[in-house]
Amino acid sequence: MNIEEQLDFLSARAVDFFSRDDLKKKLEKAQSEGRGLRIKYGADPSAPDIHLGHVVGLNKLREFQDAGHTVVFIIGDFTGMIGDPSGKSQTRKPLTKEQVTVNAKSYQEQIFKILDKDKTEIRFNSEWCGKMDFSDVIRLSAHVTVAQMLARDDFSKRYAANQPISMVEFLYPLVQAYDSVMVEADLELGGTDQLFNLLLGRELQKVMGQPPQCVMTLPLIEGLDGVQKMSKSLNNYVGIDEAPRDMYGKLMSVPDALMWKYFSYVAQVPSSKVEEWKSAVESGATHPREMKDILGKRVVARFHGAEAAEDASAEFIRIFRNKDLPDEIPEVVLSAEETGLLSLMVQAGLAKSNGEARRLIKQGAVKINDEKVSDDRAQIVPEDGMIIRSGKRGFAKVKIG
RNA sequence: GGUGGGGUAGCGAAGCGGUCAAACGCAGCAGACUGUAAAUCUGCCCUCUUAGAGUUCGAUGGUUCGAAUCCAUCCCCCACCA
Repeated sequence: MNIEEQLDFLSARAVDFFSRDDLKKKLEKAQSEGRGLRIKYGADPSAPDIHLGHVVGLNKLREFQDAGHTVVFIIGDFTGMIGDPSGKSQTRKPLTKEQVTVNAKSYQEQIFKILDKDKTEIRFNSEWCGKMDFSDVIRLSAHVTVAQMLARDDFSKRYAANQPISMVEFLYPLVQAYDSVMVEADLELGGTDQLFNLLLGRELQKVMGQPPQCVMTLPLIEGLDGVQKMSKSLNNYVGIDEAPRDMYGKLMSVPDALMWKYFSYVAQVPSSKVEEWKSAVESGATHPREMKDILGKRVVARFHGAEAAEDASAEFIRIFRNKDLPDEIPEVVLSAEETGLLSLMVQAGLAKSNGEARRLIKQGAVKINDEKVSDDRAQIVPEDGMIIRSGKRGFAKVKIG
């Protein structure tokens, strides 16, 4: 690839990109020196389950690697151990050193499903942050004004609405910006919500005598609900470690309108192809379900292989279209004594409480051996091989033991 | 330091002495409809094997036949003015 081609390739799908000229100069310089650029990406150590939302960024990082550059993957362990003391954010509980170590390890295992290990440098920001004393921090903070901070969209909105903003929240972007200085980043990649922080890194590098990093953002993709961004705490995510069938099933429940985004950002289908498929669906030539099946299979195949993908698709049809039983049903070991149906369901893990079990029964969601049960006071004698079904997704097979 | 406003079920938010297990919205779950969904409609949504009962409304005491609602003390949160 020549430099122009590389620029096109690297900036594909980006939302913000500052700037093409800057990056071009950096690429030219690096090329003449026979080295790659340093691409920074910061990760929060509190969420070790990598999901498709992260994949959007990881895909782009991989593209940089394929073009010969180095990814500097920073795990924000220093800030992670402090957390967000305001307690506003559930995802920012302070972590212990042990937790951070465990999370970091699982992070590495997962990201290398996408990234090239040989072109990745993993760094922990405690490496430099841990050495700073308070005077260093004060000096650092002197580089940024309150007005600059208030330029960040969510800060200005909250300030205007008389919502609290803690000092910690002011300090964290600064820490992130300082990370850029310490690793001498040439470009930092992040979600669109990171734009301010990424730009701050640029400012700080300038102030501290470094060539400022380029900045690139990618969209935050909405999760399964189709509205909120994918995150573990909202439970609308698809984890890359999930079993093939779960992964496929979740992808099938993505709202139709959203699947194009997934094709583009998760499955890395070229935009011309996505447009083509999209118009085929809009004209009625292709059924949306078919497209979503392709999406599901592609994503599953990437993490689990083609065979698992076909299997997941077939299983899905069996359960939801044909309403058959899945070919593997979780077993519950019970004694053969007569028991109330309610507690039976709780024991089988099909309901969290008797109340919930009762509700399910009253609503006609419960079947035993394919026969609907409507009496919540039913007494059941468990038998080997008995199938208890609750709603569309709940299955249990009784095993006497 | 001062002033004002708050803490109610997973979240948001009503309630301000009995009719409160607590309106309403969101989320969640189930049924119908589908393409699996979305949208829509219906039902459920603290716990307890039904009618019924038992624990809830920041905490602890108190006043009352009766408290989420009144009083006292305490804890926590927020904004504003300094």
